[in-house]
Amino acid sequence: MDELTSARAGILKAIAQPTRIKIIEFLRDGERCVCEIFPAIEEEQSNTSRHLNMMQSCGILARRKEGIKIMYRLKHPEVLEILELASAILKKEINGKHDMLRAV
Amino acid sequence: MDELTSARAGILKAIAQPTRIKIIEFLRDGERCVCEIFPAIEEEQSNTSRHLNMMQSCGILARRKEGIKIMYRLKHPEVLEILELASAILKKEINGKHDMLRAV
DNA sequence: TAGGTGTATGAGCATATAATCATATGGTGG
DNA sequence: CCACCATATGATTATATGCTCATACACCTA
Repeated sequence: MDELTSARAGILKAIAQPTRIKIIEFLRDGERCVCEIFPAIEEEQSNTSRHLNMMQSCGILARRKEGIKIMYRLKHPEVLEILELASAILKKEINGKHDMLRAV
Repeated sequence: MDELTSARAGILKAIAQPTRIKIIEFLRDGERCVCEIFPAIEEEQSNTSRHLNMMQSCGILARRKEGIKIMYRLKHPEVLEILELASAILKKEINGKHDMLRAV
């Protein structure tokens, strides 16, 4: 069962990085090719490619050839849900700190 | 808005690690002290303490003193939901691979 | 106050990660 | 076939991470 724990950590690790979150958010509205993605998120082509590759081998992105271009898309809507939940936690945390400040 | 992206990555990174996932799962049923946690997850006290500390400063765990002991507990149920979603993705991925194998 | 129990932390090490630059590969149109 | 565009990858560097051992610190109690 420890294998499962590592696998879950792997999925989450594939999401838990700013550049990759930017990619995921950009792919929210659908399939895009690398040449659209890297300018949109303002990262180098090379770096973007690595992150895309990494997410594809982790199974959270799907890849498809379209002539000369490679199209990537989100494979599981759950990934977006995870990001929403992270935002919800963050929001609660920030409100909490805000309340503390107000109480001073 | 980039600040927010890093913050979200931070929350997810605090979850995306096997030892920390084991801790979170153990705390699922409620508050526990360090001396209960580290034997349960079979990690060193020292290492466990670091992970607990890390999750506490990220805001996903709460800490409380109970005499000589320090009690930790989950602060946001969303953390458990995130783990569920990661499992769901994993499940779908494994099924997908299984289908591929069957098709060979 | 001394000793014991529970927790945190400093130092060191091995490994992982992210980014960059340069270059390689692969498909396409002239 | 060649030049070109899109993508991937090798090599390198800087930094982060996770773990361990040893030790410090805090609190309780005899």
